Amino acid sequence: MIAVSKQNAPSNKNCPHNAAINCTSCRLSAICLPLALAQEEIVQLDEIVQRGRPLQKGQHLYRENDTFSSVFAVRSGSVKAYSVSDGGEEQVSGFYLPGEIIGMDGIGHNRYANSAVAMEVSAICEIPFSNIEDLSAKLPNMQKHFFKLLSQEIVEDQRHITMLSKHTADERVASLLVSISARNARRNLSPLHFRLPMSRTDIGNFLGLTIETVSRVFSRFAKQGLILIDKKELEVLDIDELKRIASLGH
Amino acid sequence: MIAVSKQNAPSNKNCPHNAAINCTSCRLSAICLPLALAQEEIVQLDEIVQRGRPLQKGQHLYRENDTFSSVFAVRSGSVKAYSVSDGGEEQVSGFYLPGEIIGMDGIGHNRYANSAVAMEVSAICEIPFSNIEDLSAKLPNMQKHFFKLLSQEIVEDQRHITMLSKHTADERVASLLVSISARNARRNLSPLHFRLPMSRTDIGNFLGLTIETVSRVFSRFAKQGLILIDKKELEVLDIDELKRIASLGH
DNA sequence: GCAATTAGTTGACGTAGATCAAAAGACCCG
DNA sequence: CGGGTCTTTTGATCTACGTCAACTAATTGC
Repeated sequence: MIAVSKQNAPSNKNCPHNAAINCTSCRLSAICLPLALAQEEIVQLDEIVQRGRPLQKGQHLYRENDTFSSVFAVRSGSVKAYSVSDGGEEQVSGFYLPGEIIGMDGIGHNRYANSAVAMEVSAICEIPFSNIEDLSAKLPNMQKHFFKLLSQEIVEDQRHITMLSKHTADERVASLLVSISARNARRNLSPLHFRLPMSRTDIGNFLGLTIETVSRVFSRFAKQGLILIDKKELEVLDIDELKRIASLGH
Repeated sequence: MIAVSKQNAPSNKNCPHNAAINCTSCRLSAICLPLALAQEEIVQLDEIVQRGRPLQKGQHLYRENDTFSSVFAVRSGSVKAYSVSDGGEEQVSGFYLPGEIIGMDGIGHNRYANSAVAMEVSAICEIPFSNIEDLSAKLPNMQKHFFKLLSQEIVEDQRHITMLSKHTADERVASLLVSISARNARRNLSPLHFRLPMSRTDIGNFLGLTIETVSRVFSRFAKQGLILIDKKELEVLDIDELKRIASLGH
C-alpha cells in the first residue's frame, strides 16, 4: 500500500498487520504506488503517510458526511464502502483489499459520500489529502498518479453500472469472484483458493441481488463443479468458465 | 463551460453555438470553472482551451480505446457517453449537458473507456490534458478543481449504481427527469419545460430498462398529471411529486 | 409528395429474481 | 456446554419488468 508511518515502533515482520514500516519496504507498493515514482519520491510520500492501530471488524474508518480529510490505503484485511439513502436503504459501493485506496469520493464536496467499515481486522495507512495536494504540485508523477487513481475508480464504477444494468445474477456473481481472484493474484496470493471477507448480505447488496439469490447461485456453481464453497472459504475449480460467464453479453 | 479558443473569429453573440470567445465571457463559466479560480487564472486556462467547429448530431467526439489526450466541455447541445462490451451490448454511461465535462475516464489508462457522441448539433471546448497537468502544478486552485471534478464523477456514478440496484422503473425515470430539470435550472433555463435531447432507447439503456418500460412509465406519469409529454418535448407539472418518487426507498 | 425506414406506444404473456417461509448450521456468551 | 442469535440454505409462490407482437406516427430519402 502507499506506506506506513515513520514511527520507529518495533515491527514484527511476520505479522501481516505490521509487515512494513515504510512505503519503500512495503511489499504492496507495486500495487498502490505509481510505478513511475522514483525512489526519492517515495521517500517524500513516506513522510506524510500515517499508520494507526489496526481496525477491528466492524470499526469505521470514516462515516458518510464526515468532513473529508484523508484518503486511506488498505494494508491488510478488507474494507467495505457503503452509503445509506434517504429511505434508510444501504448500498454497498465497493470492497477494498490490500493495496487499494479508499475515500476518494470525499474530495468533491469535502465530505465522504460513503461510510467505510472494516470487514475483518485490518491495518490501514492514512494519507492526509492536503499533503497529497502539496506533494502533487511539486512532483508531477505524484499528481499524475492521483489523477489516474481517481479516473480508474470512475471506470471501475462504470463497469459496475454495466453489470447491474445488463447482466444476470449468474454473471454478476461470477464477475465478482473473478475480480477478487484477480486482485488476489496481483498480491501474489492464490487466485484459486481464498476466503471471501464479506457476508452474503454484502455480496447481494453490492451486486443488486437478494441474499437468497446469491446463495442459490453459489449452490448452482458448486453443483456445476465451478467452485467449492464452504461458508466463506472458496476454491475456484474452473476459472475459465467463470470468466466466460462473467463476460457474457446477456 | 471551460472556455473557447483564443481565435478572434467574428462571433455572433446570439448564436448559441458561438456565444463566447473565451472563458471569462462564457456565461457557463460559473458551472464549469472553479469558483475559486481568480480572473488571471482563468486567463491562463483560456490559453490552452481549443474550440473546434460544432459537431453534427451523431458525430463522435472520441471513441472507446482511442488514445486519451483531452477532456471536453460541452458548450451547447448535448453528448452521450457509452461503451460496448465484449458481447456487443451497448451501455450508456451518461448524458452531458452544457457546462459539463466529459472524457475524464480516459486518464486512468491513457485510453477513453467510453465513446462520446453528439445527440444534437453541439459546440465543444477541448482542453488537452497535458496542459491541464502543467497548469495544475502551477495553480493549486486548478489542481484542486480537477481533483474535485473527478471525485464528483465518482459520486455521481455511485448514485447511479444505487439507482440501478435499488430503485423501480418509476423511481429511475423520475430521478432522470429531476436531474435534467435541476441541471437546466443551473443554466438558467426553465426547469419545468424542456426538450429531452436523448431517445427513449438511450433513456432505457442508461436506466437499465427497456424502451417499452420507459414508454409506459412516461404514459403513466402523464396520466397521473405529473408531466405532459409530446415526443421529446416535456413539461413538468408536479416536480415535487417527481422528486418524492425519485427519492423513494424502494 | 410518397414509399421506406425509424422511433414510439400499447397490449398480451413469460420469466428471472424478489418475497415469504422454514429449517439447519455457525457462533456467541454466560 | 447449552440456549439464543445471526447467517446461510432451500423451497414455494409472486411480481415487476422483459419479451414478443402489432400498430401509429415521425423522419428520411428519392
